[in-house]
Amino acid sequence: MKKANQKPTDSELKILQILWENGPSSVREVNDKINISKEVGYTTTLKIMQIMTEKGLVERNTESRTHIYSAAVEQHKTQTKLLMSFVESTFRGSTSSMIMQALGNQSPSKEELLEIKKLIEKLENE
Amino acid sequence: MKKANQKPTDSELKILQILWENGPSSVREVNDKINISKEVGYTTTLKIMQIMTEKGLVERNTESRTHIYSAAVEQHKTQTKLLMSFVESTFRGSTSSMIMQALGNQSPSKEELLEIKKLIEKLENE
DNA sequence: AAATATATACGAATTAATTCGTAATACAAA
DNA sequence: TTTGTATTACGAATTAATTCGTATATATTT
Repeated sequence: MKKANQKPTDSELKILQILWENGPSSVREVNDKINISKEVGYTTTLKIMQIMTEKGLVERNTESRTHIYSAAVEQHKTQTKLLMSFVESTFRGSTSSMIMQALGNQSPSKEELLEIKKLIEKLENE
Repeated sequence: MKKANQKPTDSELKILQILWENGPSSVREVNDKINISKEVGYTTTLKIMQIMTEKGLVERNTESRTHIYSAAVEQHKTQTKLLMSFVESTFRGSTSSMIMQALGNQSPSKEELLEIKKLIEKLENE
């Protein structure tokens, strides 16, 4: 299998999210989920998933007529890669100013804040 | 002036960063800064900045022959907009899991952690 | 078996962003 | 003034992503 080093595009990311959440799925299933929020033709989704297969972003089982696709890249790793590139381009590499701004805007719930604080304290003791 | 509601593209963002950092600049100055990290032709940069003018992302003073461009969108607002859309697409809208992951990966310095913790405590008391 | 429905493959049109060549113009230097 | 240099304007080529139409194959229904 080819190694998927490239960043997924927006459409590709949307498909990956669906596969991460729902596990191995057919094109039809993926397309139905996409169409909840945005109207996209079936063959459009098919085409993108075929391209993703070539890129190594997904894998497919072609044993039955309906091919079953699954994510071939890890969710966490992919998010990290995207996050780093985002912080680089939008916050000139400053993770902390990105976090400050994220907290400032739409701040998480009390429980989530507590969890983040715990993590920070753990990091401080390292 | 036209209102810039659209998200800037990657190249546009790079130019905005330069204008935010250095203040009003000529195309030559911007292109020189871009070329430190990536070779791009002068007319390429010019073209993009002209498009940005149409979109309302920058403004230009055309009094002298060398036009002087300045950012027409606020840095903080633009970052916020990009951040929200990024969290939406990459972390399914969960700011807190994005923050957790950002901290986990390349965590900020002790001072920065302290600052973030302070902000969290302030938010908790609201 | 015939008709209908569903799936994949593939090529091509469309759209958006990037890139640059070339021409026209203004300025500067010789 | 003439020559050379820097700048803008503009159109077009290139590249990448998205979108979909159509052909073909496979399965399902009548």
